[in-house]
Amino acid sequence: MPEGPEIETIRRDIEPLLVSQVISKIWVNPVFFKTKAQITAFKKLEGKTIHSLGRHGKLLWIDTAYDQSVLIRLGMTGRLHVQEKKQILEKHTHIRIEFENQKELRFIDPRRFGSFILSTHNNKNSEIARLGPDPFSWKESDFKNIIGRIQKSNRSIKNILLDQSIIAGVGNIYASEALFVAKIFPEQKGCELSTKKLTQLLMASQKVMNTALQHRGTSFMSYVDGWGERGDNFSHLFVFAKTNQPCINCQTLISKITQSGRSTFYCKRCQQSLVNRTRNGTSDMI
DNA sequence: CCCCTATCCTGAGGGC
DNA sequence: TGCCCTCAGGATAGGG
Repeated sequence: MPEGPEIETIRRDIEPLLVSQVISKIWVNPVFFKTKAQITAFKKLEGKTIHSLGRHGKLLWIDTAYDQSVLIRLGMTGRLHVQEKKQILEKHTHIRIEFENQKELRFIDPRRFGSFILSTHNNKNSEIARLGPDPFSWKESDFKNIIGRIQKSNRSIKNILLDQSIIAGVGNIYASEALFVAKIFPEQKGCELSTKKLTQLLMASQKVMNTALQHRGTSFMSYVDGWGERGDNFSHLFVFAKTNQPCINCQTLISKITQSGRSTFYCKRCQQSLVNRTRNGTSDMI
């Protein structure tokens, strides 16, 4: 469900409710876990105090004292809420982390594509190391490395944006949005794009994600924040889920295509391909 | 290696 | 009302 801005919204919502809380009991739904060892591992958390919450890309983690961290991926439909223990349980509640103050953190995930993993700090760091720079925290010195990797790739730029090992936190909504802002054709290959154009794309990614964070995320289908409220960013999108609606720049109707099984939305006039542009067969970088 | 496809799941919505 | 189909903010093993 969530991309970087949505995960960060949730992290900010729940962190003040969790820091310094003592975990009194862990409850898990066995259906959610593949092995019994994973379930029993969570018992180690009982009695531990929560130290802080962190995030990189779409990966969220809870650090406790000692060497235990919980790594959380929300997948397509995962949600996190801090509620009173006595509050009625929603269907598909898979994890409850109860605290001494009579509240509990609940993880709800109908499709079960999310994950909830107890790990050491070392293991957490190696998971973070698999991810590329995050637009909320990257430095300009990261750009050269990111752009170099993109220009080595034969894949479409849309698919590259979804690759978490290159840029962390961009998902299907903000990939389309960033390409629109940077005026890049989604099927253009990474190796066909100039450094100048890719710099614009990185800036555009940062811009659309910052806007989304300011509006507490995009509620397209099921996403809600840590309080169970929908985010306001849907009305600030340019192209995502706007098939056959006029482009804000040129009024051309927005197109929808499928790339690697996932929908991409773009303006075929504002985001023209290299092939369409150079009819003589020469391949100037755009 | 690199890249694409199928797959893991439930639920909402449309057509008939 | 129900049945069947498609689609959905993600990640990844495995095959070509």
